[in-house]
Amino acid sequence: MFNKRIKVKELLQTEITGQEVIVMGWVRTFRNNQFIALNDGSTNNNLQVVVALGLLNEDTLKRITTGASIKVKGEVVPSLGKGQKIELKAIAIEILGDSDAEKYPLQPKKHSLEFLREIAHLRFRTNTFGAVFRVRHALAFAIHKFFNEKEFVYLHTPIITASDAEGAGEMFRVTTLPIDGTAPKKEDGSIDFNEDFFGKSTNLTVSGQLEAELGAMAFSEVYTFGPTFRAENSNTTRHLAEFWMIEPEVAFADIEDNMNLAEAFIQYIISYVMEHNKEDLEFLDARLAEEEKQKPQNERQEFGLIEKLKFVVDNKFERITYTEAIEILLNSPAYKKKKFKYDVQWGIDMQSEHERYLVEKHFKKPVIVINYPAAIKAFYMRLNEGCETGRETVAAMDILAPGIGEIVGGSQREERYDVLLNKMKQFNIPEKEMFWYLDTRKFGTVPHAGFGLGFERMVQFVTGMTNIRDVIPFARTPKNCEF
RNA sequence: UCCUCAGUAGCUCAGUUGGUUAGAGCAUCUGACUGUUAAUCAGAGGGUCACUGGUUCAAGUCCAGUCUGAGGAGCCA
Repeated sequence: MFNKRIKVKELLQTEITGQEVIVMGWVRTFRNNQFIALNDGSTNNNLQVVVALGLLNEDTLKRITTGASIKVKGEVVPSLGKGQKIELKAIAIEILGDSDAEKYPLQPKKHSLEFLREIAHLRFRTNTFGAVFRVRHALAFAIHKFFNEKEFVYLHTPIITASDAEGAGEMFRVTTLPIDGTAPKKEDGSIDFNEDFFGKSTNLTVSGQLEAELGAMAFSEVYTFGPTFRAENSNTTRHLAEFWMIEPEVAFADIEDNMNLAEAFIQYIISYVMEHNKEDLEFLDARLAEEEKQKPQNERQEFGLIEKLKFVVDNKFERITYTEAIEILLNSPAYKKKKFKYDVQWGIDMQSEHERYLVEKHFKKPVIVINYPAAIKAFYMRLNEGCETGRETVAAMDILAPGIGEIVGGSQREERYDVLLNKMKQFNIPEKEMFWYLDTRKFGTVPHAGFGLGFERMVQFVTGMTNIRDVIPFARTPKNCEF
C-alpha cells in the first residue's frame, strides 16, 4: 500500500493533470473545511488537497487537524486558486493518525526558535527546520562525495579513546565502575582503573586527528567524519558538547596544499547545496532577510544568505600570515580609537573581536590565517624554519568565516621525530602513552597536513541559523540532554 | 565558569508610583460562510504571574536565594 504513494515534491513538479495518485503526509493547515495544506517532508512546499463539500462525513472532517497524518487518493487538477499550479482533488481521505489540536504544540502560526528547541522532537515538521535538516543532509552527502571523488579513504576513528594527550578540551569519562564510592581504589586512594572495563582510564574522543594521521601514513589521503565530544561548560551560540567533525589528513602535503584543499572543499560542498537545495536555501534566505529587518540598520548583514554563499563560491579566500593580521589590527581605525577590549600585540591569541574585525570589517570574506606563534598552538604543528628567536611560528592555519568565526583549524604536522619529541616534552605530553603516534615519525615519516572542520558551524554558515542548537537534530549542551 | 537581560494563558507579549475581579493578538473550541493561501466574521473556554522565602495593611510589581532560558566573554570546531 505504501509504495504506491507519490512524494509531494515529485507531484508538485508534474505538469500532467488528470491522473489519479495517492499521497500521504501531515496536515499543516485545514482552511475553510475545504483546503488541506499537506506536507510529507520531501519539500517545504505543501500540496493543496481540495475536499469537496459532502465528500466526507462530519466525523472524519473534524479529525483533519493540524499535525494529523492522512492518506489521500485524488485526481491531479490545475489549481483554480493562486499560489500553486496544481492541486489534488480528493476522492477518498483516510486518517492514519489523529492529532488532538488542543494538545498539539505546533500551531499554524509563527513560533520562536527557543520554543521549538524545547519540542525538538516535533520541530522537524516546521518549514525552517525542514529546510535546515534537508540542507544538513545534503552537506553531509556532499562531503563524502567530494572526498570520494578525490579518492580519500573514509577512516572510522574510535569514539572511546584512552589518549587524553591532545589537550583539545575537557573530556567525558567513560567507565563501568560504580559511582557510589565503592569503586576499587589504589593504595594512595585514587580510583584503580586497572579494574575498569578497558583496564585503563578512558574518555569520549575530542578529535580523530591523531588516529587519522596514522591512516594517512598508509593510504596517503584519509578523512574522518564523526561525532566528537567536549565537556567544556560552554554556553554560546557556537558550541555543543556533542558535535560532528570532518578531519582530512593528507600525506606528502604542506600548509599550502592544506589551504588549497580546505578552500576547494568548502566551495565544493556549498556549490552542491546551492544546486540541489535551491528551494530550501530560498526559504532560509527569505527567513533571514525577515529576521534582519528586525535589527537596527547598523547591525544588519551586508549580504543576503544566497548572495553570501555565491560570493564564497566565486571568490578566492583571503590568505594572510598571523604577523600580517596583527599589523592590520594595529593599523585599524578600531584599534586607534581603542574600540578593542583586548590589547593587540604579536604573540597574543586573537580574541573573537579581533577575528570578527578581520573577517567582517576589513576583508568581508573568509580569511585564512597561517603561521601562528608556536606558543599558542598545539604540540603537533610543524615548527617553521628560519624564525627570529622569540618569534617562532608553526605552520598552523585557521579559516575564519563571517558570522561564526573559526570554522576550520588545521596545520602542517611536525614530521621530524626529534623536533616532535622536543615539543612533547615542552608541552608535558607523556611520550610513553603516545608511542604509537611517535612511531609514525620513526618509520617512514613524511611531510603531511590536515584540518578539522566543525560540521555544525558549516551548517550554520550555509543555513544562516545563528544558534548552533538549531542545526543539529538533538543538541547536547550543558544542563540539556533531552530526547 | 563569568557578565548582562529575561521568565505573566498553548504561543508571542502588555501590565503605570505596590492598590478592585490580571489583559491583548494568535492558537483552541462552538457557530456562520464556502476557492481558501497567516482565510474571514461572531461567540466561548483558558492563569499556582518560574520556584522558595522575606518586606508590607496590601506583591505579577519591591528585596534575597534557587532553577530555567537567551545574548555576550573565555575555551574551541
